Order: sequence, then C-alpha cells, then structure tokens
Amino acid sequence: MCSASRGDLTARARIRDAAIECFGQQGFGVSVRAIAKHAGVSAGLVIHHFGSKEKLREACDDHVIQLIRETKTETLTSHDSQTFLHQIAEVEEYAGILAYLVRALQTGGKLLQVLYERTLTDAEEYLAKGVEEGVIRPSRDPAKRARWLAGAGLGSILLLITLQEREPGEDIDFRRIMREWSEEMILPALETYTEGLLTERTMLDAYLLYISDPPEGES
Amino acid sequence: MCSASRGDLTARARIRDAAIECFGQQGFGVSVRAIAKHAGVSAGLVIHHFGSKEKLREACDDHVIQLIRETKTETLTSHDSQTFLHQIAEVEEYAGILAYLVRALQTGGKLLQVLYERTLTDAEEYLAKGVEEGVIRPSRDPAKRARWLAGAGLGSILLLITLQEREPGEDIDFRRIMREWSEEMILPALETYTEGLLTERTMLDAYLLYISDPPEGES
DNA sequence: GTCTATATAATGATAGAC
DNA sequence: GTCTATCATTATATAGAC
Repeated sequence: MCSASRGDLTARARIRDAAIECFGQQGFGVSVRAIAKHAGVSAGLVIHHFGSKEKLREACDDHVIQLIRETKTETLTSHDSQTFLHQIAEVEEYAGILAYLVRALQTGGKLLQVLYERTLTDAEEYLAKGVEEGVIRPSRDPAKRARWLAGAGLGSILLLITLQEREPGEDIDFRRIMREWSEEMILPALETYTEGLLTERTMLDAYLLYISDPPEGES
Repeated sequence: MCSASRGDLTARARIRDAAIECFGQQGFGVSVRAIAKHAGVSAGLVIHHFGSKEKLREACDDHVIQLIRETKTETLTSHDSQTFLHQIAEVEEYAGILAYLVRALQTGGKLLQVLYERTLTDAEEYLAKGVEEGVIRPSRDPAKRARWLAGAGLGSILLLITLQEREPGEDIDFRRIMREWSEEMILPALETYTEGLLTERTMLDAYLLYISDPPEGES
C-alpha cells in the first residue's frame, strides 16, 4: 500500500516511527531520550542516525509528506469534498501519523503547506467535475472559490481538533471528532449550498458592479 | 478604552506585557531570562512576581481574555460576519497582542475556547438579526448553522495565518493577511451565499427525508 | 551499528543581600 | 521590590569502547 510497509524495519526507520508517535502524542518538546526509549535504542544512536533532533523532525515531516503524496484521494461523490484528513482518519493504522500530522499543522511549516495544496487540488478537481456534470453551479472565479472552500474545510476541521484538546498529552479520538463534525455540518452545509444564505442579490450585484467598474486605479 | 491603559506601569504589568510580546514573537519555548531581559528586569523578579513560567503564561492568557471580553463587537453590517480577529487586527496598538493570540490559538487551551465562543456568539447574533430583518434565510437549525459558519470563519483565517509563517520567529503582517483574505473571499462567499453551490435540491431533500424518518434507532 | 559515559550548555526556580 | 549568585535538573550532542 505505502512505502512504510516494505521491509522497513531498519533501526533508522524504527526510530523515525517512534519519533512520529512521540512527537504526535507529546508535542515537539519531547526529548530525544524519550524517543530513543520508545524505539528501544539509546539516545546516542538516534543522533548517530539523524545528526540532530531537528533533522529527525525533518525526516518525520518528509515521511508523512511522502505518505500524503502517495495516498490517492477517494472518488469524491458525497455531499461535500471529502478532505484527505477525513480519509486518513478512517484508517486505524494511521492513528499515530494523524496525531503527528495535526501537531505539525498547528505549528505551520512545510507539512501544512503540502497538505493545504493537496486539499486545494482536491477541491478544484471536485468542483470542476461537479460543474462539468451540471450538479454544481459554475463560478465567476473558480480558483478563488476553490481556495475559499478548501480553506474553510481544512481550517474548520483543524480548529475543531485543536478545540477538543483540553490538556496537553491527552489522547484525542480524531475519528470520533471528524465523524461528529461531519454530522454537525451536513445540514447547514446542504441547506446553504442548495438554497443560499441571503434572500436578496443586492449585495452580490453591487459587488459585481463595483469590480467591473473599479472606482480607483486597479489593474 | 481598555484596562491595559490605566496607570498600569507597575513592574508586574511591564513583565506581563513583555511576556506577551516574547511569547507572541518566539513561541512559548522562549526562556524566562529572555522575557526578563525584554522587560528590563532580572529573571528572578519574573518568578518572584508570577511564581513560575506557567503561571506567567496564565496571567498573559487572562489579560488577553479580559481584552477580548471588554472589546465590543462593531455593528455587523458588512457582507460577512466580521470576526473579532479582524477587528483587533486593525488596531496598530494591538499588534503584539494579536501575535500572542494567534500563537495561543494554535496550541489550543482556554484562550482558543474563549475566542471561539465569542465568534460563535457574534455569528448567532448576526444571523438572527439578519433573519429577523429578512435579509438572511431562516435555517432549519440556526444553532448548527451558526456553529458551522463560525468554525469556518475562524478556522480559515487561522489556517491562513499559520500558512503564512514560513520560518519561526518571522514577523507576520496580520493586517495585510486579513485584508487580502477578505478581498479573496468576498466574491466566492457572496456568490455562494446568494446563488448557492448546488444546482439541484435532491441531496438536501434526501437528507431531510433521511433525518425525518430515521432508519435506525435515534432519538 | 550500537552501546555507555560524559561534555557542555541552557533552563526554571531558589536564597539571601540590599 | 529588585538584584546577584547559585542550585538542580534537563537537554542535545560527542567520544570512544565493543
């Protein structure tokens, strides 16, 4: 399925996997000693293989990024563009990776960048396909709409997860959170996406007029 | 305007303000010594006043929470429910507080809880007022819709800010980010909120039927 | 490759002078 | 109230044996 399964039992890989678990559960402040203990090796060996704690962190990032890139997005058929995050949350095996992922997302950096781009690409495809099939309305600016929806989708699930974490180190049931959130949002989302939110089109028309006839210098 | 201005120049307050700046710019890993240096006092005095680094952190949280509670939400007239975050971002004086706020939001905890509740309350009020005035469509479940919109609003702006932070310690222009985001989202938001996203109401009707006639045991 | 032992630096917090 | 000096702990990273 993914490269993490191929005879990947070298000490280096074991340490990396242990690091992903420790970082995910306890945050990036966790000590090299704790990671080494969890991997069943000495602290020295960890540094021997990765050079430094920071490089170990980078190796973890790269490993998860590779996983994101290798995992195909399931066919998007449901009411809302299924996030990659939802997909991975359903796989028991990836529980540790998901925890790491969430923590990495909260601190920003390359991983967040990659996941956002992935989410954006998925949203663009989903929307384009829907428009082509006639089930989704065309947009005056499809790229902007995709960015808006992707940002709201990834952002709100990320916010929700962060919101659930009462105390540091607490185990979070990502699957439960995402399932509950999906049920929570389906009614308002369907409602709004079907019927809209505003009763009048005055604001939209005013804005369209505004941008078609810019008041002051603009390209 | 707010309590932070009343003869608040005691050393304790100076240390607290310095801590907010340091935490905001460099994260919560910043040392007590660095905070003390920034406040122009000794490290011992910091502990003397607050007991521990953690309690200092709590004092910072409480101070920002008080600010959130004291700041009134401006009348919500624009196209979209203006987030409290947007409002504070426009005040030059609060630049340091905003940085702290964002970092606190990313790590979760009490402050995030408070700000989310605030955003939710604002959204509920805004929507209720709009429905009453007839400019916003009534919802089958107003509370759920408010939660959905508040989560998407706060979540996406938080995601966007986190996304902008290339390297740790980098100075972020929150105002620029929020202004650009507002301009980015106004077209897709108005478009979707006015015309909807889906061309057919089959999915909504199917879901409404589904929940009105639950297939298996449900309250 | 893997270990133990250790160097070195930084941290949060304390004690006591002023 | 504020300082300096110091403690005790912990961290990352290194050196060298096996």
